[in-house]
Amino acid sequence: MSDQQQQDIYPSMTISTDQSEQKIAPIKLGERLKEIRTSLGLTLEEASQKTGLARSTLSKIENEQISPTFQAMQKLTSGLQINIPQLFAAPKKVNTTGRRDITRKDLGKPHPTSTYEHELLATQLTNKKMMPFKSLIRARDFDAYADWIRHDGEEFLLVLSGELTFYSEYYEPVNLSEGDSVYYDANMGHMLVSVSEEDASILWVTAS
Amino acid sequence: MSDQQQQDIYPSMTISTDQSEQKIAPIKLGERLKEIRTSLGLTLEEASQKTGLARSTLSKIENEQISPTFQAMQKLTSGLQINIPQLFAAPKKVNTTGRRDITRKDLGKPHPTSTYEHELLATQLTNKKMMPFKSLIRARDFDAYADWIRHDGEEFLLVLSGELTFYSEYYEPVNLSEGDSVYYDANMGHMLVSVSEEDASILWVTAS
DNA sequence: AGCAAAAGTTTCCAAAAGGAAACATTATTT
DNA sequence: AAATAATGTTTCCTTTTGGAAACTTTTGCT
Repeated sequence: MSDQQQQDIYPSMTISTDQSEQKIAPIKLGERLKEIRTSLGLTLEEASQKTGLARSTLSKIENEQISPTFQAMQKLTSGLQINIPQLFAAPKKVNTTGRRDITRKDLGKPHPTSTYEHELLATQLTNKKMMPFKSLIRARDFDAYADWIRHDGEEFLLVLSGELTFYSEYYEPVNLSEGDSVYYDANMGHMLVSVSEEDASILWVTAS
Repeated sequence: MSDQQQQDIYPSMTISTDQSEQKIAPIKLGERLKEIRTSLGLTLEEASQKTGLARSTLSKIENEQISPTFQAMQKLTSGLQINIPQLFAAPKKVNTTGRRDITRKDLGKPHPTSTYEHELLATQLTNKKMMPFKSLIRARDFDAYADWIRHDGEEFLLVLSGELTFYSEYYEPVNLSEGDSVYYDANMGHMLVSVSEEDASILWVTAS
């Protein structure tokens, strides 16, 4: 079924072999590095000591005579306290039956009364590795302060809308806005509070 | 030589600076790369063609036998449409009780020209059960995924914006709008195409 | 200006990366 | 189950990187 149907369904698709030949946007790493070093007021010798790379090597990198290895770049970024954005601003197959579960937006009605409203997604499948939820967190409801939430596994969450504060056991609270995400061990105490005037909406996925 | 060498590629090292001693957490670049490649449904051969790096080289990088040069990494990131900051972001905590990783919206600038832009989320943690990505799929671009993507594990995806068609091996194509989500076995052939005038944005999480 | 010290570049060589092809392993087909 | 295809790894060899030291240029001082 699959092969023939595939042809029928997508007759217009073609493989673009040309894509692999596309030009790489050249990052002038050396130039950038030199700017950073000099603006930090460092000489090559000083930079050498901080990074553990030889003076000569640094010189060659800055003058684009060599392309540093990943190892070298790690020494560079950690030694000079550069964060990467600053520097670059500019298993196989088991053929069983396939499973698929689509959840339409707002298809399942959440409970109306609680602080949290959890909508379990992908309800038709069982024995999944992950459990996806979409939740609504009511604005300024501080009942959530009650106690840490703690359970097995790991959790990923992304803020779909609103403004939240994410509290966790071993860290300072952080504010999360739309588009921000967190990944954490769920056996670390954690808690979410909406801090803005509006309710917040999040997507979260657990795996254990 | 080889066995010992493999151990020594990314040593945990200590560098003395003026202020204090600083511990560098080694990045499992190879592991991360392999996850990305397989998540994209690519073989080494395909990745080789997209990046211009030899199959053997890719294998060695993935198995941490070599430390790629910056040049090689540029080929990697541009060929696979990964953005560099995500790839370089160093894990800060290794093997502690509670782990947490926050990714701010649009932290790293993606490549501007490509059909797909894959932003790896939660880059600071290693050994995660899940791999979260945020991706942009350009409108009406039918070239890139011309064949089924198939890899181990399960996948959950949610449409953040735009209008997509989700093709999968044993089912009829379905249209997905903002807020819709799918959960599926990733070893079932699957493919995403943006069908509206605007680019689409999705969040997806894999687990194996 | 002339000298000395510091900063930066180049040379040479050992060590490591990158590629082609042989080899090994894993999937798929007959 | 054997044969074939594909995917992934290892070997061997060439090219390139990284470091020590020699060399050149710049800076600071008298």
